[in-house]
Amino acid sequence: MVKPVSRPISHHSSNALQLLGQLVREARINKSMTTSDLAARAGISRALLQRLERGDPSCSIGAVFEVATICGVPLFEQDARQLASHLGLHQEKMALLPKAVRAIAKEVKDDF
Amino acid sequence: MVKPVSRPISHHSSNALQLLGQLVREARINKSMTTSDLAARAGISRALLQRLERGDPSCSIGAVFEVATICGVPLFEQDARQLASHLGLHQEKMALLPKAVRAIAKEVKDDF
DNA sequence: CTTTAATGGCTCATTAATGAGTCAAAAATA
DNA sequence: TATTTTTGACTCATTAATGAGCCATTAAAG
Repeated sequence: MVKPVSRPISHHSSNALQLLGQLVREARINKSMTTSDLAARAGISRALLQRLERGDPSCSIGAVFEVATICGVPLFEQDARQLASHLGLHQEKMALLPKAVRAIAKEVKDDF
Repeated sequence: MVKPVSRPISHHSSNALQLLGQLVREARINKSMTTSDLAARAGISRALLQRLERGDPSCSIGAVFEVATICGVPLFEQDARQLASHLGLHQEKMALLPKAVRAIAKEVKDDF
């Protein structure tokens, strides 16, 4: 009967989550879709859609992004073409980055 | 022994997921953080961080957003103040919207 | 080149998310 | 107002995500 402790989350992340949920809700209402409609179209339950609109951090990001896509909330770019292009450019950029990172010495010698 | 069928996801959502994962990866490398470092700071396992950077749709959005926040990938707004402000404005906006939707649910294009 | 650390990719047990269902309250429309 | 529909908020069984651990590979640095 112990309520599990939810994962700690920063205020900033929480705000972003809530905003995204609200953008979805706004878009849904503007399109005159019921929660059942949108949930069905996204292939998820109505319960999950409601948690998602509330900004619940435990929702899968796939579900959230899919719903956002369906009701037209922009993800990075307004349209699919731009996003795909952006992704492609980034992949090239990533290829130039180091593949592994050496940990930085945490302890700084300050005994002198 | 049956591999569960993953939730269907649109190409657009998938691209957004991958891009977000790559932005995280790029930021992590630019900050010289190892996967273990970042995972520990975000309070998640290294395995989850790796799936997250790969753009796995099944990751919790809370984990993804928290990691993004920690390594400085902007979520809607660059900084926390702007985001909080944005959220506040939206809440006022939402208050003006209808609370429920009467669905005449016509056919909506969902091919993207 | 050698050494050492980081990464990727698995398995599996545990934990948490999800779906289905119900119900009361709220809101839209006649 | 009365009626009908949507919404929000639960419970609980099932399913999937997560963490821990391990090992081979790769990459960085001596």
